[in-house]
Amino acid sequence: MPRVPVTMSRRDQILSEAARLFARHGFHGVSIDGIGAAVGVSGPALYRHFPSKEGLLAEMLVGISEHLLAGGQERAAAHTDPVDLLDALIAFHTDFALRQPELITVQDRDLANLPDDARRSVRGLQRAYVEIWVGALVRAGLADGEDAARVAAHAAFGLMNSTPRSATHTRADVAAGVLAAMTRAALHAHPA
Amino acid sequence: MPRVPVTMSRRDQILSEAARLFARHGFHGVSIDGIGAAVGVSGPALYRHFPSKEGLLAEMLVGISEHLLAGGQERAAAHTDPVDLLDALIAFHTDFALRQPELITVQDRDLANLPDDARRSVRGLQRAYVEIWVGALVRAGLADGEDAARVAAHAAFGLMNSTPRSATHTRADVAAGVLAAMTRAALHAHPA
DNA sequence: TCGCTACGTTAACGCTCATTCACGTTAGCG
DNA sequence: CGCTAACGTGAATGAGCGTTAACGTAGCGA
Repeated sequence: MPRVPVTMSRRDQILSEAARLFARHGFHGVSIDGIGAAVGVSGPALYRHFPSKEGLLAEMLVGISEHLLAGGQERAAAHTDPVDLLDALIAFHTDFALRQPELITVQDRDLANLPDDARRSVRGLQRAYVEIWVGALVRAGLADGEDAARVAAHAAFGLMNSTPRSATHTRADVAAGVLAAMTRAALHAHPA
Repeated sequence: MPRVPVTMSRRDQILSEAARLFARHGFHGVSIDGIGAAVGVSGPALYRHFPSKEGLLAEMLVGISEHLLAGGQERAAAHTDPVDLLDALIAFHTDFALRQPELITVQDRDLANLPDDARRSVRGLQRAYVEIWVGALVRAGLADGEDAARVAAHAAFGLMNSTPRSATHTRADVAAGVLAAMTRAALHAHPA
C-alpha cells in the first residue's frame, strides 16, 4: 500500500462527514463518537488523523477559505475588466455555494468555535477574498468608497450563500441562474 | 410593587442578554451560569423565569418569528399593489435586521437546537412569513412560479440579513439605504 | 524474521454543565 | 402580625463528552 494513499482516505472521509454533521447540528451538537460512527469507525480513532476536535474544524475552515481565496485570485489574474471580473467571481462563488452548501453553512456558523490562532488565519484569508471583491467593485465604479463596497460584498455573499436554506429543494442549474442574476443586479444597483 | 412589573423585568433582561451571548458564542457555547452572570444573578436563578435553557431559546425564536410575521401581515393588509408591498416589506425587514442583528444571527444559526415541537412552531411561522413574500413576488410578475419566488425570497433574506457580518462598522442609515436598494434591484432582476 | 508504523479498539479519567434541592429573604396582603 | 408568592443562593447530582491510556493487529522495509 502506498505511503500517500491514492483513494479518498479515511482522513478525507472524516472531513466530509464531519462537514455534513456540523452543518446539520452545529459544532457542539456533534460528538466525536458521532463523527466516528458516520465513517464506520468509532470514537477516539479520530485522534489518529487530527490532533483534536477543534483541530478538525480548523482544517475544514482553513481549507474552505484557502479554496475561495485561490479561486478569487485566479479570476482576478484572468480578467482585467472589473465588470468581467465580477461576473467571473459571481459564477465561481455561486457554483461553490450550490455544490458545497454544508461547507458554506459551517464556515459562517462555527467560526466562533475555532481556537484563537486558527480563527485569525481564517479571518485573514476571508479578508483577502473580500478585498478582491471590494477592489473589483471600486474599479467598476459600482460602490461609493471602500466601506460601501465592503457592505455590498458581504450582502452579495449573503445572497449567494442563501443556498443552504432554499435550494436544497430546487434544481441546481435553475437556482444557479436565479442567484447569479440577482447578485449581478444587486451589485449594479445604484443606491438612491 | 405591581403584580405585572412595569419596568423591563428580569425576564426581559435575560432574554436580551441571552440573545447577545447566543449571537456571539452560539447556543451551546453559552452556559446557564454565563447568562446569569450577564444579568447580575448567578446560575440557576434562570429557572425562576424559564423552564429550561431550551425553553429560553424557544421563547426567543418564537418571539422573533411572530414579530416578523405580524409585521409582514400588517404590510400585506396595507398595500394592494404588489410592488408597493414589496417595498414596504423590504423597508420593514432591513430595519429589523439593522436594529436587531443578534436576533437575526440566533434565528438562523440555532434553530437546530430547539426541541422538536418548538422547532415546528418556528418553522411554521417562518413559512407563513415567506409566503407573504412569495405571494407578492408572484403577483408582481417578478418570479417565474412559486419555486423560483421562494428561492428569490430566501436570497433576499440572505442579503438583508448580511448585516451582522458587515454593518456593525458602518452607519446604520447608510447601510439601510444600500441594503434596501440592493434588495430591490435583486428582486427586480430578470433571470436570463 | 524482526521491528516499526499506521490504524483501530475498549476502558478509564476528568471536566463542564444543565438541572434539582434545601434553604433564605423580601414584600404585599388578609 | 403571619402567610404566601416571588425571587435568589450555594451545594449536590448526574449525564455527556473530549481526551488519554493500554493494548491489539496487519503490512512493509531491512
